[in-house]
Amino acid sequence: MSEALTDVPGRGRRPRRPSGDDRERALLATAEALLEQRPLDGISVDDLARGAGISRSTFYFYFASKEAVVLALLDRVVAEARAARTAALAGATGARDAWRAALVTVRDTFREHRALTAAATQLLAASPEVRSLWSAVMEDFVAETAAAIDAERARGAAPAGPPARDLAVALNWMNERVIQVSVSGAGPGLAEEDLVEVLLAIWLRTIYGSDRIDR
Amino acid sequence: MSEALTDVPGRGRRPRRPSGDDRERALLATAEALLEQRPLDGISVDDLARGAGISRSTFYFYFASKEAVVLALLDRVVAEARAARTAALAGATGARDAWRAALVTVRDTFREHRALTAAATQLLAASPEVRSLWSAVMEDFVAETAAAIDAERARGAAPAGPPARDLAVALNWMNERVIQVSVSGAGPGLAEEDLVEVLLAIWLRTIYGSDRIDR
DNA sequence: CCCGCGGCTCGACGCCATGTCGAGATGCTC
DNA sequence: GAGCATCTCGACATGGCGTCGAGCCGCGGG
Repeated sequence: MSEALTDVPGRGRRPRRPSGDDRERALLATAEALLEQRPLDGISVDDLARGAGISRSTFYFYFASKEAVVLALLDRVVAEARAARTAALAGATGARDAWRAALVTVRDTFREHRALTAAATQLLAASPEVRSLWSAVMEDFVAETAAAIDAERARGAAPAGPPARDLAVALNWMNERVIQVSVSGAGPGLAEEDLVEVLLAIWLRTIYGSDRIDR
Repeated sequence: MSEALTDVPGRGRRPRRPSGDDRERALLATAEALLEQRPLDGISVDDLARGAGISRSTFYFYFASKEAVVLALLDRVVAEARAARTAALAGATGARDAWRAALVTVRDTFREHRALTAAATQLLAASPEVRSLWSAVMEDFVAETAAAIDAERARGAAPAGPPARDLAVALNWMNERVIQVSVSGAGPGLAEEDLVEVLLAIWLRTIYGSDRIDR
């Protein structure tokens, strides 16, 4: 772990100076690795620079701040997540399948990047850029969910109830929070293997059930 | 707003030196006021000290750090919230009433202290103390909710389903997150006046409904 | 070949925030 | 009015951040 994650082969000859892209990648990798160990405030620009084998001031040639590094990382993960979701939804047959598939991809994203998503959650309050990126993703999920609920209602599979968008907002934030907490252990959570079942049950009951309490 | 929130009457005579308790209160008040304007990282110990009319070093006589101030604030709010919840639940007649009452008190707490709760959310990742306080509260709510669900199931009012505790975990985190986001505007949220209705609908459907999709 | 230029690197500097220390002031109690 | 606990402050040490200007490296053109 110590000799800086850079070291380009250089085909035979002595080590060449790594390219700018290599450096950038090394910084991103270092950041994600360090985030596994401590929260962002515990990581200095110097830590990142050293991890990538460059000096602190050189760091600023690549990124404006450590928050910017996290944002870049987040961009990547968001792109991945969108792609995975689209693929999963395309592969699903029927509504019920689709709900579960979406849930699984969200869980997997948070699981594979727990450190990063935790950092993002923390930066939500402090960084406008992170906030707007996160909001955009959330907005997409919400809109998509709301449309799906409306479709189910239109074809008579789901009963009427609160505005579909309102349900979608609540359900999607629930996913985000519950999964985040559960994979990071920052409070009472669910076992990772139960996440999908439990959340799915809530989604289905919310979407396909009505609030009558009889009996 | 400028002349430091301290100024004890001193009964006629010239201003006496404010007591330690006054100072502490002034610091807490200053902190909550400043948090309305910017996140915690944007507030320096000096800001807090000046707001309370003392020097920066004197601040450290009262608190070990600005995080400690937030923690103290949080302690107060948590105590209030617990009390309000207990009172509300005592006043509720019947289960349905109780669910709504609990929801209302949570919403009100977040609404009256949006700045503070936002700061707490951010510190969740960074401060073990905040994390453990928050977890403790959450754990209480979850345990209480789970017990109530089990009671409803026992008396035949609610059908079987996923473990009550799992549902309780998810529902309570949903509340926290959705309310937080909605009152702070940090992403797609619900209108404040719809919060209770929408969340309640989800709770009721989750607790009293089953996941069968027929029709 | 070597020259120049754009991409890259660094050390040094100034700034700001944090937290600590020791030297006092203040006011209550006996 | 002496003594003590409470409280206050300025000075200092430390450490992170972001900037700047002086250069180094390697490639492509003359």
